[in-house]
Order: sequence, then structure tokens, then C-alpha cells
Amino acid sequence: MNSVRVSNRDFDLVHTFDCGQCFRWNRQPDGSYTGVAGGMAVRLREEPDSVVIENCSESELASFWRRYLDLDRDYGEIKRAVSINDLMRAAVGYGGGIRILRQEFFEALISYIISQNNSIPNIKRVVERLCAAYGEPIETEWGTAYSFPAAERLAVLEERDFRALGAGFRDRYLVGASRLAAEGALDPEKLAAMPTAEARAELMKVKGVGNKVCDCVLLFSLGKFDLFPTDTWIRKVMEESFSAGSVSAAKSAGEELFGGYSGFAQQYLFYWRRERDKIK
DNA sequence: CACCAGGCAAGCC
DNA sequence: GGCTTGCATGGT
Repeated sequence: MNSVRVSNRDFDLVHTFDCGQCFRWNRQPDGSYTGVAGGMAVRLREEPDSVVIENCSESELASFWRRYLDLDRDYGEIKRAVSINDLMRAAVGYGGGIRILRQEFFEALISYIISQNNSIPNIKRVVERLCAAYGEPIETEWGTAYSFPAAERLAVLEERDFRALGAGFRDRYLVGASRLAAEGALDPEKLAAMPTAEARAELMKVKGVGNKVCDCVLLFSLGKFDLFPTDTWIRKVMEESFSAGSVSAAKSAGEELFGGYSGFAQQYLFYWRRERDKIK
């Protein structure tokens, strides 16, 4: 099996894959992470001076994984820029190996619709069932993996099919979003090219996509780093540390404080605050 | 049993 | 614009 080696500078597998931005990267007993993207299944492993990507060729690294893993961005610069106070220095110190993945648009859209009023373990469970039921199988050395289903595949489903996967009341949103995407009404390249505010307005026309889901999709799949997705955890931390209590106040405060680095700051804060709560 | 989980739409004001 | 309520499902 071929593998490639990349720098581990500002890149930690636990931080990146368990910070909450993605739902389909799974930590293995040996500490490696397996996942699927771009129709490819790979395994990442940390070594003392590098990260090894297994089941990946140099050309696959160059054409896909380098961008997906955001390996060409200078996170040292980002971390300096968002370290505006003691809280942010603590959060950056805690999750300093986070990289914002460039996830595929349709996968992010469906996953974050499922995420609303849901718990992360349950989100992962439902997404995994969706892939096992409707994705393409990929045979690997560590078992059968499944790609995230194409929009065309999900567009023929009915509400009851999503309900059978445990999606609950989000079933009708998933039907609608899948059909819109399959029709080409949601073109990720067009959305990516739009100014952030316009892309938000466009994506929020989808039923089941509100402020928070919209921001997560645009941040985690289209690189709209000027967004500060504000969920219960971020609202909490902004209330505690920046006295911005409401969701809208927290979001605008975050975006004013961090500007084009809002998405990175949000992710350091989210990971730090949520892990801190877990330990207690 | 109640309450919460990476919220949202609809119905009010 | 902002506020309230119901919502499938699984966990504590």
C-alpha cells in the first residue's frame, strides 16, 4: 500500500478530526484516523516528525488531500492573529493542531442539517448509516468504507427513508436539500465565488438551513473564514468571556473581533470550551 | 421522570 | 426586527 508523508507543523490528528468540524473521521485503537473523502479512503498516522497518509499516492496528495487537509496554509500566522487575550491564547494553546478541513459541500450540507438540536455521537451515527445505506463501498486494508452518497442518490429518497436512518424531524429538510442539490440549484462553485453575505442569503433559502447550519457549511466546505458559527457552546463562551449573551450578539462580536480569521477563532474556542466541559 | 443535544421554522408581536 | 414553541431521537 502506498503512502505519503507530510509536515506535522500545526497539524494534530486529534485536534483536527475530533474538534467537532467533521463527523466521519474515526480514531482507531492504535491512534490513527480513518476517513473517506473525494471517493478515497485513507488512514492518517502521526509519527515523531511527520504525518503519514496511508493508501494515498503523491498525485492524490497533490490533487486532493493537500487542499482537503488545508496543508498549505500558515497556521502560525493565524494563531498569532487570533491570540487577542488570555482566553484566546489558552484556546489556541489547547487546540493548536486544528486545521479547518475543506469538506465536500453536499456532505457538509446534509451533515449539518442533521446536526441541528442533536448530539455529536448521534449525528455521527445517522451520517454513518446514511453512507452505509446509500454510499459506494470502498474496500480497504482496514475494512469496507463508504463514500458519502451523491445528491442524485439521495434525491430519490422519501421522508420515511431518512426517518428510518434516525434523522427524526429533519427528514423533510433532507429531502428538500437533496433534491435542490441534485437539480443543480445549489452550485458550490457559485456560492464560493459570492461575497459571504450573498452566499449566506442564498444558502439560507434552503429549508432546515438557518444561521448556524449555514455558517458551518460555508466555513467547513467553502472556506468562508470570515464567519463565526454561533451554537450553544460558542454562545456560552462568548457570554462568559466577552459578555455577549445572545446568539446574535455573540456572532457579531466574534466576527468583529476576528474578521477574516473568525472561523479559525471559533473552532479553537469551540474545541477548548467543549473539552473543558467534558473533563468536569 | 425531566432535560439536553453544534437549531430551525412558523406563528406571534 | 425579536421572542416563543414544537420537534424525532438517544443519552444522562
